[in-house]
Amino acid sequence: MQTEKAKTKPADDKREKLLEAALGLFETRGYDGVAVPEIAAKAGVAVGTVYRYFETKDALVNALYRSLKQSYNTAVLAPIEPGLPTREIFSLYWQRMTLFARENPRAIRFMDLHHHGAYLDDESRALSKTYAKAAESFVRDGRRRGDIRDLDPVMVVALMWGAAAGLTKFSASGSLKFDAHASDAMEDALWRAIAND
Amino acid sequence: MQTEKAKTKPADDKREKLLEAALGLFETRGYDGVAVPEIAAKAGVAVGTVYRYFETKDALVNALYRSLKQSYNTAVLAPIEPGLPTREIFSLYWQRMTLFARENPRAIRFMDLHHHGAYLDDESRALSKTYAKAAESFVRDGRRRGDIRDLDPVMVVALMWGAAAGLTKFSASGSLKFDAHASDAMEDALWRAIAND
Amino acid sequence: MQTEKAKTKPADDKREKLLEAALGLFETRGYDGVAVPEIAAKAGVAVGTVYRYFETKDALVNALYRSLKQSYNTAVLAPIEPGLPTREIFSLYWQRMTLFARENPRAIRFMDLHHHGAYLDDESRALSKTYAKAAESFVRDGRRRGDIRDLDPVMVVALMWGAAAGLTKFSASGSLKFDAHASDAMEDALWRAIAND
Amino acid sequence: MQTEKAKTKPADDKREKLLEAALGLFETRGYDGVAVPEIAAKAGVAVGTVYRYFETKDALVNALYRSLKQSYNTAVLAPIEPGLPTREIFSLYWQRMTLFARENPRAIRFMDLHHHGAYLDDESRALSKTYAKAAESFVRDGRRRGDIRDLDPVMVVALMWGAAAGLTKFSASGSLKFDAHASDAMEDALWRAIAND
DNA sequence: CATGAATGAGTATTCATTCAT
DNA sequence: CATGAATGAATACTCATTCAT
Repeated sequence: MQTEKAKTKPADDKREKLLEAALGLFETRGYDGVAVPEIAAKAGVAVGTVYRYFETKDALVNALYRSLKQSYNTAVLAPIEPGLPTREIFSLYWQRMTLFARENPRAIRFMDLHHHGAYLDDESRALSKTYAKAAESFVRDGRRRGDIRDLDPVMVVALMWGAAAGLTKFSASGSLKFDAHASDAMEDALWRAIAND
Repeated sequence: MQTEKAKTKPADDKREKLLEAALGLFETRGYDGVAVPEIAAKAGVAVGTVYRYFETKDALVNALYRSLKQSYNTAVLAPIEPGLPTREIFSLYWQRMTLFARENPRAIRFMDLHHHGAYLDDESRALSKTYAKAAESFVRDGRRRGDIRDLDPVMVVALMWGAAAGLTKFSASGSLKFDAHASDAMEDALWRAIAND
Repeated sequence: MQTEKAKTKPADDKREKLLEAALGLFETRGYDGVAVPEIAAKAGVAVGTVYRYFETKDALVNALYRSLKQSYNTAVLAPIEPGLPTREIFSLYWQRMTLFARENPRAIRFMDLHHHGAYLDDESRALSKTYAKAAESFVRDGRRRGDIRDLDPVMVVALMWGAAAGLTKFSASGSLKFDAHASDAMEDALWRAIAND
Repeated sequence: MQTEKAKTKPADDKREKLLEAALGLFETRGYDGVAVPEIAAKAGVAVGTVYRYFETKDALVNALYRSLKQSYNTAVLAPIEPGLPTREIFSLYWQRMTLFARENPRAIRFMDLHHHGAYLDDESRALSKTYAKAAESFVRDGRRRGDIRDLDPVMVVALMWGAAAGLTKFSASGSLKFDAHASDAMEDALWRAIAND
């Protein structure tokens, strides 16, 4: 078994390297601003090799988008112990979001930049909705319990994602240190924004 | 009155039409996603004409960015009656931001998308800083008076811009109605997030 | 009458200025290397004005070529006192050529560069032949009289034009001073090259 | 032997074909008169392929210029047996020049046309100087030995190059047959032009 | 007559994609 | 499987020419 795992095909290795290289480039310059040969070069493979792993440039962005969004969803939407008070659920979600954001700032920026790209296919879009649905349902539950004020769930999502993305972006430009302390301070502020009383 | 209207140079008219067309295209697809001939077609002029008004495609985005950022700065940073309480100043700023955002949603999305573009020149970047400086100084004043909690000014800016941009984006995708009511509700939430007590 | 002449239309003045500007530009960069707006700018007129005086860019080069070639032919092929010895006729021709070349180096370079241009029309080409014919007939006469050796007339033309053009070009690049002394020295050398004995 | 031939890379073959096609086009129409797609078509490759072998159109002309000038220099400036009389050295140089010119008339016309192009880089220009230096040093030596008259070396170069270029040009237009006989006749004429006595 | 804004075909160059090795 | 040379459509930009003022 161990041996099996060690055998991880070198092919997959290249796929990973390509996605990694693509992330680094797409994140700052966007889909149209990056040339396929450039991705190949950064990944250390030949141009033709890109097309062994991805049918088109479109397929590559979509694969990347899906991969990142899936990681994000998995990290943030992991099951939560039932019966937890709303405040704690909120904290859990926020801490998961910011932990992911601090560990994968490029992923956050990539997703924020490509959210509305015309090249995203239905499957990629579906993953965005999964997240939105979960977030909205948390808000609705909190409201039902009287812990969260009478706010449009979408507005709360906009606020939370905007805050996380904002912290990531400003941290990248050096005007802010996005550490645990900043995350906690923002959590406090956000909770005040939405909490009842 | 008639004479006044006749004085509007047709030349300026085309420049305006080009900027308008460029905004509509750049806003959704980004700088590299839009071809110059497309802008010309949308503006109803020939390709060559674009280059009569803007030296390069770069110059065109920068002109657009500057124009929008300037309008935004003018609208939001208009002088404020001295002696106003922090809560009222905050309200004024937020209402100006959201009024502008609701009247110029494409401008907001364009600015949010192109904030970090490599094609922005120094003058364009300078306008961004003007706004950031003003926002941070408001937060610092509020803190000094004890009205705003001990938060990093940059974090407050990230929160407010993120909220406004988020509302604009979600409104575009139809999941939210960005009207005066939504604006007021968000103002309330944001003030709770940063206010002392 | 004097007054009539003084009335030389300002229109002709512009035509002259355009030809002059065109010469300065075509001479170094060739037909395709020069843009019409550039010629207009150098002549101090609007682009559209160029087309009042010349139907096309082609027509402009041809007019220029003809004008220069005609001046050259007029200067060099002026009637020669009958009965002059071959050596003196040769001297006369050579001195006329080099005087023209020294006074109009740009004209020489322009003609040398554009001799074979595809844009030259039949009339322009005809002027070249006029010159070649005259030159060849001089050589034939000299040979008949026994003053010039048994050389192909075309070869003599090639030699003389090559020498004059070469002096003009090298003078332009600064490696040579093309003055009366250089002209005389070259005359001596050329005569030795072709003279009998 | 067969194996030797098989070793010729097809890549070099295309580079050679491009240079060959470029020579045929530039020679008559000049740098600005030829479009890159035309070169590609004549070489039998796609437009994009041109840029695999040459970074820009500029780089292509320079490569061509260098290649031709180098061939010319190699052919003409090959080492000469020491102790040879000036007359024989002169003959050797002239015969090398005309042999090259008769075998590569397009190269001669190309070099004559592009000598002063603004697109030539320093390395290309350097090759021109190499030739000029060698030619001038031959003249100076001849003068020192008393075999060549007191002439400016540059003037001699102008005369010889002008003669060779003239023969090539007139031969192209059909008014002259540039064969060994013509070459010999011109050699005789040129030697008379510069020899002492 | 003179102007210069407007045009769109044409230019050099890039880049997603294919395919023979 | 991997390669990178080859392709040609597409891009940013230029320029000869026209025409309303």
